[in-house]
Amino acid sequence: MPDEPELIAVNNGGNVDLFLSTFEHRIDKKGRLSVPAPFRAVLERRQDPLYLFKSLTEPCLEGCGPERIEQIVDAIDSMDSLSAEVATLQTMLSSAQEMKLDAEGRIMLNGDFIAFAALDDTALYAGIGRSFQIWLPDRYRNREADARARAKTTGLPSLRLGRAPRNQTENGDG
Amino acid sequence: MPDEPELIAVNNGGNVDLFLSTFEHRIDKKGRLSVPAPFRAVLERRQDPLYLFKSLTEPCLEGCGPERIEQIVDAIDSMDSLSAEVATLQTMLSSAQEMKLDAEGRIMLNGDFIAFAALDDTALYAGIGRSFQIWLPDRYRNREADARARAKTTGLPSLRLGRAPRNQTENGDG
DNA sequence: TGATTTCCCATGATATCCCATAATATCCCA
DNA sequence: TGGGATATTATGGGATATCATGGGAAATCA
Repeated sequence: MPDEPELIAVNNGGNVDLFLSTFEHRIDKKGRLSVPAPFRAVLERRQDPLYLFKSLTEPCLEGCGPERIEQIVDAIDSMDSLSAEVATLQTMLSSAQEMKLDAEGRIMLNGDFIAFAALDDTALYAGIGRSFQIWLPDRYRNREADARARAKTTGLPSLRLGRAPRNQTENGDG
Repeated sequence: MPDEPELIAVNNGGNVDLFLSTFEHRIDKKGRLSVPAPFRAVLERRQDPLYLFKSLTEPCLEGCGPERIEQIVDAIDSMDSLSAEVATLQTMLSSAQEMKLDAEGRIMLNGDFIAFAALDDTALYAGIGRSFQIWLPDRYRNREADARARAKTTGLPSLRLGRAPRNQTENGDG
């Protein structure tokens, strides 16, 4: 009833900007690919550049901001430099690349990236929280179908839903 | 009788924040769908944005606030990234989407959401506590009839009502 | 210099904003 | 306790802004 003059501050209090949802975009004949507007918004809001690298475990590209990259670097620093894990992490870094966006919000995929993810003229973005993936659409959909079938039979992963990370109020104590 | 009309909200000591009851609303030809006013009130009171994602186990959409999304993100970070469970959780996230409400309290359902829940021109909201679902009305009513029939034959699930320790999965289902 | 890449502009599709309205719920006051 | 006045809600439509996408021109590179 009041014209609430002070909605301002709270808006995104501790709220996360996450990469969510999926988007299918065309790769034009110049190799350009639009980054989904919601993903761009996350990056711009944090003034973060975008990094892409080849997934270690799947035939797709991974996208993230700098903090993810720094995590990997820190992890390497803290590990035995002769271990196999370090070599693995270094492989991730050596495929990573900072992507520049053009004025329309597009990136240019080099041939290596395109070949690795087996992309042709369409790419599917899949937001998975703090990062996202870029897939050949059909391949992604197969994987999704598998996951859903598995969830129906095997059941859902146990989310430790107790002790939620940031629930103030809630739970009338007691 | 306080003459302060805006203190009222606070008095619910933290437990009326649930999504309850069912509502049927039209999906207009632009794909817009009103969120039931009581559900909006819950979200507004907590200043939470609304997230929708495709259920993992049923042909419906699931609506929730950010805390559930954050739980999934955090769970992924703490798990073995090669596990099948992580893939399942990522599937949830990559179907999740923060819904912006227009000035009239409507969301826009994209084609993927509409197809997944097989919606046509009417959607049924079913509040189930901390989250709600969106169903094709007929399909929901069939399921409800099934559930009631099952309750008669099989008996009720054990409810254990004495102040549960809120650790259980509480229908983590997506 | 030839081949890319980057910049700039155009365009159709579609989401978003803004306003209107009918139906219902809520308030108010006699 | 009614019953009229007022607010809220769900719904629709037109206008406007945003987005994805494409192509030409300028800049860069090898």
